[in-house]
Amino acid sequence: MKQKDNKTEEAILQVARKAFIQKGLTGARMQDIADGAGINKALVHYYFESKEKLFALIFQQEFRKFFSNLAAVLSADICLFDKIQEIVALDIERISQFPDMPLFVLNEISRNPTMMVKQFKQLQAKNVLAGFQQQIDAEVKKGIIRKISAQQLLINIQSLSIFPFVAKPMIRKVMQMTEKQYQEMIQARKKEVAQFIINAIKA
Amino acid sequence: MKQKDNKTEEAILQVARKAFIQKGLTGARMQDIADGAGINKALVHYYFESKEKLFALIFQQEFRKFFSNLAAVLSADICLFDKIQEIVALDIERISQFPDMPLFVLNEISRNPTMMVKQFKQLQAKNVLAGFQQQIDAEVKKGIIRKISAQQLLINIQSLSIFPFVAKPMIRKVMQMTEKQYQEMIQARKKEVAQFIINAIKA
DNA sequence: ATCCAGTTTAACCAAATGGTTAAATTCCTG
DNA sequence: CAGGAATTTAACCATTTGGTTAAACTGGAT
Repeated sequence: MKQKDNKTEEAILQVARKAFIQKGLTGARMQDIADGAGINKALVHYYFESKEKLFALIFQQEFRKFFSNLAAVLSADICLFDKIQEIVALDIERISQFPDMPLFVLNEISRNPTMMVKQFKQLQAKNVLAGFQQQIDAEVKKGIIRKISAQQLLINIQSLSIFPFVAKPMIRKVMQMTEKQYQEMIQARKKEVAQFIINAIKA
Repeated sequence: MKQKDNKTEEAILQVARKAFIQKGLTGARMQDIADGAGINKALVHYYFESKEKLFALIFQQEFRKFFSNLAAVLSADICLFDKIQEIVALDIERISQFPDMPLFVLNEISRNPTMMVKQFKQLQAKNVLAGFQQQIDAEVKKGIIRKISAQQLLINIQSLSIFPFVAKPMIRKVMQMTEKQYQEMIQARKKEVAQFIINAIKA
């Protein structure tokens, strides 16, 4: 048989990813994806059956990026302040590589919350969160930090890390930033955000 | 002539708002909007010409909510800590009334950044930001707060206020929250977020 | 009652869209 | 080289979609 070169399949995925992220499920066009990949539209269906299937695949991939390594760091056996620094650095660096991923994922989850269900079974977030809360409580007891719930702290960390990417066009316009200035602002956050959070909770 | 009752026009706007916010420009269907408003599809065009015009109108309305009163508070003659508390309270309360607005606005701006340009001419954000920076610098000089740029502080405030709404379905799933628990979490943030920020910058 | 502008509808339409089919091409295997 | 499975294409198809048109309706003013 003919060698199954992933080249075509890979090209489709690459173009489709860009299309779906930029225009959403309904906005993206199968014809454009085919054209972008330099192939026939029927070939897209040959490889991925339907628009929904192709979309689901890409969503799955992006979704995994969203949580990659987060659980590991949260469960790591390091002190709270280091943990915060780790999470922030991980988040910002990861998202810097896929700047459009968060808005895409959040948007599609909001449109269709059930899509997430399958992806999420393995993540058993409940234990991770409970462990994180334990660590926080211990630090509170030692008088090192103020009282705070693991939920709120985690939301704060993720908000400060992720939101600047989600709101990039808004921020650039409101603050009249060039692309370069925006990138510098993000770089600065890599250092500042963790310290901001630590200051906020330090007793 | 027949009395021009805004009833029909208003009904269309209401249904269209929900449709566009939920499904986006390409996902929403004119037929569904007409059906939802209990009228003929041609009547939607009679009142609003085209899908794009109708969408632009709704985007405009939502966009204004996004920034309502923010500039006023930022320019107000009150101390920095009070200002932070004001902004957070204003943000969270306003968005609580329109929980889907931020994701919608951010999403559509990301898809089509130019749409924002017209809306934004009047906002002259540059002056407001400069004034805010002055106030910060003054407080830094007095040794009350740590050094921070107005940009970063403002982004932090908005991140902590807005992101929990943008990520609502994600948060609810990851943290296994009921709707009620989510609402309680948001209520708690009304009080906690401002204090979190103030702690973070206090010298 | 008539007129008439504003309102509403049913019936259409052209274009776009996701998807299908059957034939052609490619290239490995025997 | 012949056979055949995997790959690729051009031509179609049914449906959906945004939009249009011409006719009908409504209700106040003359």
